[in-house]
Amino acid sequence: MAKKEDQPQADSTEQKIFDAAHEVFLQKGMDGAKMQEIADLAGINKALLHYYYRSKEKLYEAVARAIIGHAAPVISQLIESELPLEEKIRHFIDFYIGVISRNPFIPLFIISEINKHPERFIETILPKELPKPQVFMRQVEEEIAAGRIREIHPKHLIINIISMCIFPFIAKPMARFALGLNSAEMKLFLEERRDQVTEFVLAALRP
Amino acid sequence: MAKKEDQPQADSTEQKIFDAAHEVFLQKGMDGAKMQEIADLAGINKALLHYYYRSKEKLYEAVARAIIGHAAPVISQLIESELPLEEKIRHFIDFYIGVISRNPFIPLFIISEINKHPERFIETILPKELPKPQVFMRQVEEEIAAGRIREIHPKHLIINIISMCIFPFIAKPMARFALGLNSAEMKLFLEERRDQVTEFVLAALRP
DNA sequence: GTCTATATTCCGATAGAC
DNA sequence: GTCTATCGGAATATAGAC
Repeated sequence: MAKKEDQPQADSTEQKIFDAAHEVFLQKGMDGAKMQEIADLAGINKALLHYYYRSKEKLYEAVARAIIGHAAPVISQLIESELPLEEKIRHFIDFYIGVISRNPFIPLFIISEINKHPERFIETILPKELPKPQVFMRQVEEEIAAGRIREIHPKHLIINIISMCIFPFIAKPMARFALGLNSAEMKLFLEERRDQVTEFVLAALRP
Repeated sequence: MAKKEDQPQADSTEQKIFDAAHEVFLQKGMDGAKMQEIADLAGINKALLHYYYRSKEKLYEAVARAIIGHAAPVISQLIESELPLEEKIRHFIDFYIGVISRNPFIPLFIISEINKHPERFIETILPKELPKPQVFMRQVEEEIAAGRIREIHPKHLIINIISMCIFPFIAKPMARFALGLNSAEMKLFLEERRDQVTEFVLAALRP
């Protein structure tokens, strides 16, 4: 912890800029974000953005790195923790849906920005450390061998869980269309997801 | 079928423009797409874009309407057809994953463009016709009553299926990160999805 | 460090010749 | 219908005063 994670001093101008940029980039992406809007939101002048961060590109990189750096451990958690399998799954779904319903823009930002600028992400933003799926793999195989769960490929199980947790939140308008729900009904529907996904996954795992 | 769906004559200049715009908008979205790039891809001059479609906005609307108009029936299909439930689910997953693996950009385009410009979509692009989930709802309830499947909310079932079909394809880089796969391994993984999702859903429905 | 003013680049759109 | 040339505005970036 020698360095403070690239993150500037609290309440400083640099911090205000960073926070404003975070909000704007998160919702509009690199192409949709405008330096003027970031400056306005930060309550400072456009020129100051360039004083602290040399260019839009650099500012974007700082924000994107922070967003990814914050999200990556959340994914690794499912895969690396040492809890018993069922407990791990219950805990993960609960925690994960909580995080996403509070920060619905983050997964969509990551997905669509990587798609639009793959080079940038691969070269400068993505973390070099990958999660280590070995623990989870072994756990699933043990449970299968013991006859406590149905046979299943662990990797598909991981992706199934993550899909059902994230997708409805990022595709809210699409889901509303598919289900014919109004705004209030959709809100309710999303609140039911914790229990429904947990039930669904555990049911699919029964031997 | 009085009108030809707004679609111009095959091989005409207008068609070449439309196709090029389709490709560029699909991958880069409204903000990321540039008229110059579309013109280059179509092999014509920038001015011609404005001759046929008065503005970038209008060109975008034509493309977005076509993309959505093509996608909406695909979703409705799961919900409205009259096949027996299990067969319907098997068929849908198979068909749906096929469509998405051939057109991986479409769901992401729809999701992220709606998020960035909700007004535009709600007012001018989204179809007024919603799918009618009644058939599917009744079917699920009948199967539950007959004891042939476990109790489940039909709406969550629909969304679970759609989530597991779409998400891995649009979040490919994220999934690669989570699973620690290289490009070839990821390709293989996605090919396994058809069977894996079908198995998973049917397992979750066992009484 | 912060501001105003200005330079520079890019991009959507139009004018006008052919 | 198609092109070249150009306009006009917007957005990023810099210069320079305070």
